[in-house]
Amino acid sequence: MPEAPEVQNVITYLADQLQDAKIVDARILHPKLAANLPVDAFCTMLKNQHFRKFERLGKYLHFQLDDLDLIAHLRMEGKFLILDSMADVDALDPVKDRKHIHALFTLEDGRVLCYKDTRKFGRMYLYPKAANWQALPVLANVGKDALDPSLTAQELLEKGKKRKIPVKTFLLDQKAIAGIGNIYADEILFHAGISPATPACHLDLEDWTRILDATRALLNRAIELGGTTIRSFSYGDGHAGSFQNELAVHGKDKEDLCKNCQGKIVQTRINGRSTWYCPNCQQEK
DNA sequence: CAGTTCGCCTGGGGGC
DNA sequence: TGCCCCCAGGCGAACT
Repeated sequence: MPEAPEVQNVITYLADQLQDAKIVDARILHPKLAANLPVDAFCTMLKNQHFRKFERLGKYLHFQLDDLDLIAHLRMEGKFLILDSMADVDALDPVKDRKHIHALFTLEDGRVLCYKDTRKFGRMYLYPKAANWQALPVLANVGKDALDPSLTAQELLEKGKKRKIPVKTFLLDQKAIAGIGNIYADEILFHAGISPATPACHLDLEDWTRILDATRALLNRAIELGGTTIRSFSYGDGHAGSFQNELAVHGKDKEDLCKNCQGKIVQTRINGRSTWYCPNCQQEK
């Protein structure tokens, strides 16, 4: 599932490919994808707009067009593909690929920006251009980005104080800190040496400092390596990231040992989410 | 208000 | 091999 590092790689790739590209035709094939407008209005509005800016907040992608803000969330396995022509779209395997393409944006140069999403969980939102896109309604429950330089351990301490939920659940709360998903939450807590089950309100400033430091180090490293491509998530064009090779705990099985203590990595469930950790290096408080 | 559960989806994996 | 069932997972809505 795409988290901040994967979304950052997607937005960087799209910026490289689509800067100032003009949409000449838009089609939405799965009505729920256009989450805040009827499909017809959504498609009509996109026509003749150019891609001007490409940004990310948490796991959301933001495209600034001439007169509109387009916001997308890939959820579990949404992906953007850029094909050279509509003929290439028609040439896709109808069952494996074509049926999972739910949006087609034809560009002036003939290329087609396709949105593909097997599980249909992803969503797109379209708004008249706002003075501050980060204040748009769809982002009302999104807090500071995990890589926002202004985010401090003190802020996390203040927020965490009021929460009895496990720290892992806190890290997954996009309002508390945006962009962390199940994979990086496990990795961050391993590197910070904190048990994922520890109630958020038990952590002190030093703990939050280690969490924030680990968050920055891991997310930046993952961005450098092109993100994590395992199981369900891959980029649309077939290229892969390589951060999965550096995962210390997430998704490990019984034979894999802790990098620090050579002890066994344990898999458990926290608030319904699969969770991996080293009980020896990550003691509960 | 904080926390928990449910529903959305589909392919893939486990069980037999 | 084939079939069935269940699970994964982010997020908002509904509920306690």
